[in-house]
Amino acid sequence: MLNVAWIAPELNRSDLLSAETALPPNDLIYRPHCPYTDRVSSRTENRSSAGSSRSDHVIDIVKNLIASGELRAGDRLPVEKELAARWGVSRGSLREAVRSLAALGVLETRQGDGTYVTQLDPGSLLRPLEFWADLQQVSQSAELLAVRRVLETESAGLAAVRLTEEELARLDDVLTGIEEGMATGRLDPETFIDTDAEFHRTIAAASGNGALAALIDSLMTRTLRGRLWRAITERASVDEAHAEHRAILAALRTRDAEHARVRMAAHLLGVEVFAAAHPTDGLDPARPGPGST
Amino acid sequence: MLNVAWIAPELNRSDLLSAETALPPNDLIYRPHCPYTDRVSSRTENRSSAGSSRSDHVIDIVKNLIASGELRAGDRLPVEKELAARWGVSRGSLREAVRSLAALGVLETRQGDGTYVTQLDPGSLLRPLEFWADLQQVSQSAELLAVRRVLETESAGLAAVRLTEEELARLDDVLTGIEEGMATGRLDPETFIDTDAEFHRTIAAASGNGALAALIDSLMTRTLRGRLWRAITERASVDEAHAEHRAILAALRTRDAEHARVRMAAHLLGVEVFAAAHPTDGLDPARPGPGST
DNA sequence: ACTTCCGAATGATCAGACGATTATCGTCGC
DNA sequence: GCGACGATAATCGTCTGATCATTCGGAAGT
Repeated sequence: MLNVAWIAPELNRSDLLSAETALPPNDLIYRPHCPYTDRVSSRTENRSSAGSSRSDHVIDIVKNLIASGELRAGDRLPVEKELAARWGVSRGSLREAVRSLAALGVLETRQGDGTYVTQLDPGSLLRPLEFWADLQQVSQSAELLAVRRVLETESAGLAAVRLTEEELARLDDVLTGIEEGMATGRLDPETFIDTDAEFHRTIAAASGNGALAALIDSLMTRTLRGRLWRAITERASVDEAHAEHRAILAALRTRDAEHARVRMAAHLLGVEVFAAAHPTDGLDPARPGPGST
Repeated sequence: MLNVAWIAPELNRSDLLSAETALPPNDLIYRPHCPYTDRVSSRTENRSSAGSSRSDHVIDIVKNLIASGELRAGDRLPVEKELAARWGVSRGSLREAVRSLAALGVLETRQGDGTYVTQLDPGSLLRPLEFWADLQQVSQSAELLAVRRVLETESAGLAAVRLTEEELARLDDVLTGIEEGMATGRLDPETFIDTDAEFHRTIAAASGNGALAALIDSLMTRTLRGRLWRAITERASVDEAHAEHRAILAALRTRDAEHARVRMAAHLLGVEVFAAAHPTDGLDPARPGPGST
């Protein structure tokens, strides 16, 4: 058979995924009837897993496997049927757990191929944060913007002393692209939003702090940026926002961290103040922005 | 039948959960065979839902229902069978979607009762962030600490001018409790960690920015704090950390925002520098801290 | 009026089957 | 020899039906 044959060629790390992590003994997982009550006791005494459901249990198992290093980024998991039998749950319950972990950015399933652990980088694991940001009501937009301002101010200060010439040139290209769009008269709002995001994202990435950059990225989703479009246009004008961008870039070029911080803070504070002053203004959740999702 | 009877008594908001959100027409959901291909086209043209799977589709539906206000915090969803039929998916696929949304802190299921929308507050929706923070490897602890420092510095500044007398008294009580523990000679590490968290949490909550406070809270999980214990003790001493706490409180008392910011930043920078200098030091993931989870 | 108990409602889990997609590998032609 | 092509197996995705476990509310009893 092939019940254990896969371990060696795939993970070659002994039987790490077997029953070593607070799991029911192997002699339980083959019981055909009434496999419930036995597990309850072990669950109750295990304080680490708050979930009483089988799926939550599996989630805890996988989480612990990753935390303990037995499952590493990019690893491939055994097939669902195997895992279900190994952990004493049905394939349906296992799939619910895998689905949840996929939603959390921990696992990734590929039909016809297998289930893999993601790279576990901030970009993957912070996807749920984008979900949160998108669901934020208008009343909390100002709060979110304040957080963004704090984080991006820091990223600008860090980037000022770390940006390479290539990155500086890239930032210049981005802004030049906007200027060309404005010059032709017809600047697509969506294009501006995307370009604006690219500008901020590049600076954040240059901060050298991956967690900081990922957080900033997550707090700047398309939905959120779409909502801000009106704030930008109504507050003053696209030109003013663009001028602030230019000021930020100029500060970055001089490697003056404090200068860059002030410019970035002022830039984001403008939108923030507007959002705070117009909490119930034209931010129709059903149509968050110009054509964006 | 009871296919639509439930709507009025439960949500009394017309047929909000029916087929209005880019869903297949009702005449499709009753097709017994081959219900696949028809949906693919509508999915392909719908750019908002990137997920090609049925579960991802359901997740998008629920997300849109919440974003559009048709589903509000605390609302009860129809029974699984009803929703599955309404949205043209099997109960299994629906459950996988519900599970994922539960993992994201959006939905909450109660066996024997029903499925409900959570309060959608930052505390609920940022639970996945704690998951992320816990999984962070040691090498990224310094980055996480830097983010914490930035956020908490801001929260300290905001709290300085907003803290009530009661909250100031509470902070004092917290620190006094630590002093008593130190005086008796035996200060439980776990107690110190919890008390330290309480101190920072109280300040964050007093910032007036719920999103900021929730983020700070999420970045300060028990696992993470456990890992920091050694950094705190080895860097200097618990007494030094406590003295810094006292300095922060003193600054808050004077309502001097800048003073408070500096004190808070210095406090967190100490731990941060230590973590950065000792990236592979004694942070056994299998035993993250002194008895903590 | 209060408590107790039972049944309906609902989510949780299991089992088996089949469809859809991808990777793999052998074969064929050049 | 080597690359393109097609068959095959492996794997995830989905559906169906059933049973178990839990909760809630009303009926019955006191």
